[in-house]
Amino acid sequence: MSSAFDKLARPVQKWIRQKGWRELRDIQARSIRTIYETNADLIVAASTAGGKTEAAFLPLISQVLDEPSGGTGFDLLYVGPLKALITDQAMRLEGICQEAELPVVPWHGDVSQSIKTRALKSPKGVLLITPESLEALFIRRGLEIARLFGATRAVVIDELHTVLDSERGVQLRSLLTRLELAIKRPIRRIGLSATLGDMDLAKAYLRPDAASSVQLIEADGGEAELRLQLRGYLSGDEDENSPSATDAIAAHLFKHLRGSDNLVFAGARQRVEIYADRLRELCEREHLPQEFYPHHASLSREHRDFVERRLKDPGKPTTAVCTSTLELGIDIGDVTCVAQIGAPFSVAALRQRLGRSGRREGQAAILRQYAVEAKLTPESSFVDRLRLGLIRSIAMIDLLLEGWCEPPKPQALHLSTLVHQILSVIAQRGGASASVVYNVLCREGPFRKVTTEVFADVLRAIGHPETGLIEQAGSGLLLLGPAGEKLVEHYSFYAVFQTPEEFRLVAEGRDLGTLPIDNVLAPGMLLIFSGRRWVVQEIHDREKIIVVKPAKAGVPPVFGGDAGDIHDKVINRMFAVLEGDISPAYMDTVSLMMLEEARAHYEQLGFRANNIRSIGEHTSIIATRVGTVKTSTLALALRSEGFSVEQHDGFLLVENGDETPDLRAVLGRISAGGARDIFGGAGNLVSEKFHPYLHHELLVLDACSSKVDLSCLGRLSERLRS
DNA sequence: GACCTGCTGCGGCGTG
Repeated sequence: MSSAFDKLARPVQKWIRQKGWRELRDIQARSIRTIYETNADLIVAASTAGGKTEAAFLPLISQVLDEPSGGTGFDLLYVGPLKALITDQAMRLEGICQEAELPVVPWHGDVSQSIKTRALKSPKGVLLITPESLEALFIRRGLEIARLFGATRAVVIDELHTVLDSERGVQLRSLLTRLELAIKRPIRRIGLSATLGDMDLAKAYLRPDAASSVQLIEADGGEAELRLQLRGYLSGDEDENSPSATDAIAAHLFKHLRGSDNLVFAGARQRVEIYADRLRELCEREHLPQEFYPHHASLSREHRDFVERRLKDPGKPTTAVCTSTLELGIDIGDVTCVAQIGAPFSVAALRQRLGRSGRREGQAAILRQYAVEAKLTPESSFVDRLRLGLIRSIAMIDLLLEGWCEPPKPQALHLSTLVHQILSVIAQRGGASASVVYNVLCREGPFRKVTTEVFADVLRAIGHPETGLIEQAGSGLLLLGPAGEKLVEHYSFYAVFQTPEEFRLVAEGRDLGTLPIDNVLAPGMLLIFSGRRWVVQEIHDREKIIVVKPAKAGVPPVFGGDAGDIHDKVINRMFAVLEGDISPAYMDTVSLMMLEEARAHYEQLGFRANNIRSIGEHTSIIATRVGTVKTSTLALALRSEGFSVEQHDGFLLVENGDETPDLRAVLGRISAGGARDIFGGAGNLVSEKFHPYLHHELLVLDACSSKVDLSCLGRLSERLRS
């Protein structure tokens, strides 16, 4: 064994020998040296099952044993985004910690009260917790934070990429800052991740004040060989002799995936249900045992656990047809192939999904991409003619092969999460002055883009008597108002993200899962759910329960959803594909034919020379050549001028009424800085959990920092009209 | 034009 091994504490060495490891992995040896030789923060980047957890914990636990800190509280803190991940990781650490005689404390909503009570009484060892449960500790035990974490040497943040600039990520970074302030010293931060688009930004997220001193330990090369196929399917030309695109894809999946473990990412829960239903039927028709199962967040925990266990079981070939539920690091073992039906929304997600396949030595990762495009008729829209779904799939595969993926967006204000954290700081301290709250959250914490003016404006909004979240005591101290007390008291406060209300689906006394409330259902209606067919029997509005029983036929339910967000670079690459002449070797004859059609229509529409094409007296297409944020900013501006606008990848379909002025003239006015108030009219700016407490101007400010880019409007309009 | 994630304290009851 190496010199790194020699540094470890005896019990840890003993555990490694017991495991029968012949040597430490490279990232583990490097991480051990870095943790022993420096006090630096650290990012460990390696694929799933690359030994990241041990890379962090072998040296950390060794240090706890060899150099007792003397303080009180948990020695090490681990924060993970999923309860299932915490349970997995707690079991992994149990072995090492048993040898080291350190307690391992998993802590999330499903962990029993007795374990928590015991840990609070004598906090030590490794605490594994979700951001929400950590939040709850700050609110319920605000004054005990220093006692609970006084001895903490390091915090390990798992799946770092999932918390980079999400609402939850901002919340977590705020809590970590508040933790350091409570114990009056920094705690070493260690991020674990597989997919990071931009390491410098990731470092800045991990430690904003000292990004350059964050050490990076990346698993070198060793990426599995990638086998890739993109198949095209035409929908809308089915007759008695040819199957629908859905049936053809299901048949292809059935033929190639049966007999091994696979993941099929279908993109939407409704499509998951459709494909799982077709594949189940194929198994039944051939009298073969069932091995295709649906997996998405609306399905019951029981069913999801069953599918996950089957995937792990080497004796039972299993294919899960799923949404992004099976994207994160919960342990389901290695899969043979990853299939993607329809274009994904980000290269990062595609990469993360592909990371599930080809993990065993000498085995290639396999990606099967299915593109479904409409059969063209004389009435077909330009979206179908340009085959935008297929083109996006090609662009994303292209960028994946180059190793690129979307970086986080560091400029967002996150005002909804700021409201949450203001309430949390006040609750933790039982009251705080405005300047203390500002220092904690905006100077030390993650809300650095928030100026004192905006902060004061937020305080005024949530302190307004009609809102009543906070109020000011005579001493100037900020306290929770009546509405604030009520909000913070309820357990639903801890999560910073919004979730819709849902109905529970029950069959024969068993929970099948949930359906969003906007589904219109009535007794007698047929339903496909959880991979089977049902008929609705009763609907209980007050209890939010739908009772169903098995049926012979069914229709997939609608689940709702929101708009996607495609990066500039992806759109840019899509135009390069349309304007290029390369025929990638991984494409089949149908998809290549579609690509040729798309290119021919692109030439015909003349976008190579012109960005605006008139296709009728009242209708034009604009090729914006930029991503969702900039394209939707232009869409908002044009709508405020009276145009009706439809948005697609890098394109706008613009229609004007009789009264509307000339499109080019309007673009000219916008480029000269003459845009109207683009938020004046319609458009719902309330999209996050605490947005309802803010007023219009603050909501506009928040939107402009993340969803809309006003600064691009001038140049974009100028480029488009010339 | 989509997906995912999370949750405390306490009263009441049964059991050893």
